[in-house]
Amino acid sequence: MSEGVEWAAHVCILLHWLGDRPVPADKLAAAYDLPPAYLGKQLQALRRAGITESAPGRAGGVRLARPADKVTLLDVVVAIEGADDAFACTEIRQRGLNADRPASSFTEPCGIAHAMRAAELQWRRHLAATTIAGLAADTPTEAAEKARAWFAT
Amino acid sequence: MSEGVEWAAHVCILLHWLGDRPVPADKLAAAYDLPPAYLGKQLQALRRAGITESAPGRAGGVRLARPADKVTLLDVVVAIEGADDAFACTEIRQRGLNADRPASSFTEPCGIAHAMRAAELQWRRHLAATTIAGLAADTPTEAAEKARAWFAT
DNA sequence: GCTTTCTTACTCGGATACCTACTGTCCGAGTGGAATAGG
DNA sequence: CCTATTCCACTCGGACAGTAGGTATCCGAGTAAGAAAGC
Repeated sequence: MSEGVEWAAHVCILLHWLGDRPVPADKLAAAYDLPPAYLGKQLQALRRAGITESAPGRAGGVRLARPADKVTLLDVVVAIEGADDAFACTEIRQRGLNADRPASSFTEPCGIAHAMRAAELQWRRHLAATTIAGLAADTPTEAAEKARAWFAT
Repeated sequence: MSEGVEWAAHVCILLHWLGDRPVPADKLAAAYDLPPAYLGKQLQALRRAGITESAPGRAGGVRLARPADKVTLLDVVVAIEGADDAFACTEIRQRGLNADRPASSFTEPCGIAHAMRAAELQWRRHLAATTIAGLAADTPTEAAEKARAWFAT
């Protein structure tokens, strides 16, 4: 999984702590010592997914587009990684010794693809049950205070 | 996830159907129309993981190293992809605005890493509950018959 | 007939090439708040 | 004092380069079964 997921998740928690005022992307990058231009790319992905919204112009920046308890870890992962399953069945069972059978006779998904999909659904279910607000609540309040103070400067 | 996982899983089911006699890797590749040299690499990974064993020499080939009901999908995935978690926490929370805090003060894993790990455990648990024997049993018996006939030639 | 040698069909592992996706940088275009200049 | 202009800080998106890992191929070394040759 790409590093952008970790970045995006931390950024969402931070934006939740900082409230409604838009935060400049460059300052966000400085807060975690990340390459500003590349973090910008991940922020664009969050924006396209509707997780954040951004204000252009002088006092512009990024903020959460909806309350943090309505943003799940799954939302963030999907925004960065895409919605595709990790496992992609390429139907090799239809090739080689079964190349003579018509493709229409393979109506059921193969057991492997089925099991992989079921496992990924479990994974997604767990991520969907974890909200940014929940993660923020499980973090010591000093961290939030410190972040607010740091961004005020 | 790499394509090798699908190949390896299908191969394991096939080896289970074919019984104890070692099967040449090249014939295995032909059965699914896969590049023989590259499938060889995946077979080496299965062997290193102890899932299969191989016999060198003229009548050599590959076979399962243990009964198919003792081989799980998780075993196969780990053999091909490695045991590392998909999500790797790089502790960016310790950088930037928190660079002044000593690393020793971050004793608890961050909530994001914790949630990701829990989700992956769910995924692994599901894959560990799926055996090659179970997958083979859920496949129509004609497929096994056809495979045995094809390999007999 | 028995032993030895040879051939053949395999596996194993390293070296190599290619290509895609992730990582990272740079630049120009657009936008809006704030400062400034002109009336 | 009020309006219009300029400036600046910021976002957005495309173009580009570097790198790691997945995909794929080839070759030489080793091994064992079976055929062939020699005694």
